[in-house]
Amino acid sequence: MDFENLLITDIRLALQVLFKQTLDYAAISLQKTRKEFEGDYTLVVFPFTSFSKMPPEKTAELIGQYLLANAPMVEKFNVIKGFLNLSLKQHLWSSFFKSAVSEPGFGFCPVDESLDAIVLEYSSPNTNKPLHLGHVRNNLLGSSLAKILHANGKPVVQVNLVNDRGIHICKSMLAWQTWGNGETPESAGLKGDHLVGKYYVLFDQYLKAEIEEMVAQGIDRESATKNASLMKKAQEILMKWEAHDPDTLALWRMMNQWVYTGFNDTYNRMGVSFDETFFESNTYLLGKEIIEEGLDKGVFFRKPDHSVWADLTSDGLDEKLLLRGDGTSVYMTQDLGTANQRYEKFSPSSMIYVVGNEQNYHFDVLRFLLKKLEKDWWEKIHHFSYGMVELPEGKMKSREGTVVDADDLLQEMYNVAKSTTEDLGKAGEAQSDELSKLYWTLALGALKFFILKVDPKKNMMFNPQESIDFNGNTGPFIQYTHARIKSLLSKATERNLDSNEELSIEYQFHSIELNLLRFTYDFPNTVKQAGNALSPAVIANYVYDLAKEYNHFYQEVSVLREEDASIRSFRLTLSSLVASIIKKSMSLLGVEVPERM
RNA sequence: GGCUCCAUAGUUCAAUGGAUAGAACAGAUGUUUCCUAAACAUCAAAUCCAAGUUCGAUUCUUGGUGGAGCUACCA
Repeated sequence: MDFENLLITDIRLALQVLFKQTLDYAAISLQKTRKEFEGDYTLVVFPFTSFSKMPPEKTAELIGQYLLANAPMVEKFNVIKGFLNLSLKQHLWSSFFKSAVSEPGFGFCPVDESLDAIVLEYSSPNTNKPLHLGHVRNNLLGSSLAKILHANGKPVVQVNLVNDRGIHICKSMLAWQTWGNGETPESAGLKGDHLVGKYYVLFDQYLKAEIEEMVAQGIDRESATKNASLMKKAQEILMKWEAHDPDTLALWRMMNQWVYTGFNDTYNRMGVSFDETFFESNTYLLGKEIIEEGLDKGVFFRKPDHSVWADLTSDGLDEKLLLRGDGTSVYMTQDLGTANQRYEKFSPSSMIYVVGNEQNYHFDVLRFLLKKLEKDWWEKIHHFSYGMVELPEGKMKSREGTVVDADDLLQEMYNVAKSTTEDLGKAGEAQSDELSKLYWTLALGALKFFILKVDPKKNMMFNPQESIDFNGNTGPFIQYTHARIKSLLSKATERNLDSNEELSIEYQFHSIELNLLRFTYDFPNTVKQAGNALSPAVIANYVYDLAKEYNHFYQEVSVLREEDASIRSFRLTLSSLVASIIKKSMSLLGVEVPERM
């Protein structure tokens, strides 16, 4: 049931008859009527005055008259300046309502497994420190995108590429060897990722101290950084690792295992999961063959020191290193390799990388390189570039301890959920495990909604004070609305107020009911729009507006106290539809909604 | 220096080129013998500057100003 398209068809006909003009669908600007005016849809007639040769009001009036006489959907119209406001016949809304209520999958498309999958990479953490707020945005965006794409009928493979090797990990290993005294997560009572992160920070502190000492002795800072003994030792470990030294590998495996256990806790708590996990230790050698291929094709070139480069200056970019003089690969080499591997393994319809906007340049280069190599699938690569998370104090820097740790943040949100609930006296007599589940639901709802409601492309400010707010434009506000509706529905059942009779909607809708109905009508389109724009924020803004409109309705009209059984039944069913849309929308954001709170 | 992105109430966020620029928080005020007041209602408050395109610009173009990111033989 697509009111807009049907209306546009009628409008095109009207323009043909009245003005002998045939316009494209896209040339007709039909929008939802703003709240303060009467009507369902508004036609902007300014563009038509060029051929109507009449003032906008007159043009709108003529079209309105024509539609009233010839378009069966149109009940009435009014004209304000160049805006033609059209009201639909109420039976259209009634029949939409009935079909929406009877369709459990309303708004969602079933996944079409015959389509090629979309490979969605996100999270992709380093294993030298715990997850922080930046990862949280990444993880939440990634898992929400997967759900939104699913709801649009697209098969998705969620992929995590864990960066489990490299100099940064060797730093943690060295520090643990040197100062750890055999400490383990169990003995320290720390999550594994936090323990490893602790040694990473420790390394940095000792390194800084060493460098300062060298500088004090008159060595310049640059060579001090390069020649510091700690740095050298870390590099030695990296070389041993690459030479498959058994002791080094054993240490590496043990510490990485600690980290994975810690990450899994955090992922589970956040409700994030993957279909496939790849490790860079298995993929970091990929890509060298592609470089050879590029050399053969003459699109890359070798410098006298044997390093391999691509010249992208004609594309407005720089020269880019692809292989070092000693033949070892760099980040880009690996990424070419993993992209190729991924393409061959999944033959995907597209490959989406959820990676921060600080890497825009990197992905531009990646696409250009693949294009130059005549890999015709370069166009399938999409960098989902999201903005950075800023704190009131400025940028987060893990080494300077100005990060917001993901686990700490979740715990903090939990504590706020608990104390707020207790302050409001709503804890009641529920079991403690039930309450604990509720607090997690609220804590995660608040955090996820706070982060996902912002346009992903934009940098966002994370103010801890505001993120724990449970009033206004927040997750708990929407969760509360859902709980309220559920309570209403169960009371109706208790008091035998819900009727099993077929819905009959013959009375004139209250304007608030009609507004609410219009919101529910928008749900399927909102899901599509969010899928096309790859934007959870579209869903978040929609569901907030819906919840707000429902609360308005709840305040203004009575449901259970309504005496007319058919009106009461309509309002209950409408409430139930709103609850199910809230639940579905929030599920796209990875947020659960409680039955009571 | 070069390239890219951003700029909207005090603050954090909205607005396919369309009507009087929406919300929330913070501020002021009001609503519970009545379906959950984690709610609702009222008031006050904003498009960085200057040109241009257009019937119409927060939105598009150009130039300023201010902020962020990138510009590694790190990953």
